[in-house]
Amino acid sequence: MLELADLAKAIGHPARVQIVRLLLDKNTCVAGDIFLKLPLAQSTVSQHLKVLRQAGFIIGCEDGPRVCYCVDPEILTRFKDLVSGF
Amino acid sequence: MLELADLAKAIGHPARVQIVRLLLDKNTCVAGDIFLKLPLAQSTVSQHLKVLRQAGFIIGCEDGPRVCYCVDPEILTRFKDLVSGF
DNA sequence: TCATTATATCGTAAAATAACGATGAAGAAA
DNA sequence: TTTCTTCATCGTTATTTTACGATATAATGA
Repeated sequence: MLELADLAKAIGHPARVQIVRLLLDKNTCVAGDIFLKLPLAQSTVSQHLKVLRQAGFIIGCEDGPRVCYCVDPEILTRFKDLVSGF
Repeated sequence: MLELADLAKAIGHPARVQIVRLLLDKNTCVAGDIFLKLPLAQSTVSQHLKVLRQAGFIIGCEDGPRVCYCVDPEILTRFKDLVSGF
């Protein structure tokens, strides 16, 4: 299925795996904390967040000047289902 | 984990998803049959096979002038485990 | 209001990926 | 031996990805 390829592609980078793990561990996370955890420039991490957002894996909620990210459980489940049925 | 990113990346292309599906359906498949099934040039498909081989997803056994491909069940299981524990 | 903070986006450069046709290598068949 | 088949690899081009610093935007705080 085409959807599986898209989701897998979004996860197919170490930085993005790390971001999703971080969000799953902490349940939710302000973007700034993600920037601090990764050994990459802020703009680069922001770009990775965009990829994950566009794939639907994560959702960003504005919280004043900050952005709170969390994993979308539906998409994650969808991804798991697609892979387990692979 | 880095391993998850690598495996997901290998799966992260529609042609490669299609190849693995084909191999899982037919259990095993001569490269020529894969070439016929995909709407891509032979060299392009061969390239995708290489990506899947290098990631460990598929194994190619020489059978005279032909190459028989099949999915490596261990790697597939590993991938599924990594994703389900994600 | 003005400065600060937090994040996204822009512009850019380097590297990787995807696609193709052409060529090469190795076995099978004539 | 010569030719044919099968597949991989090469060389190339176009596109995408990754990474960075710089800049823009928007909300907060002084």
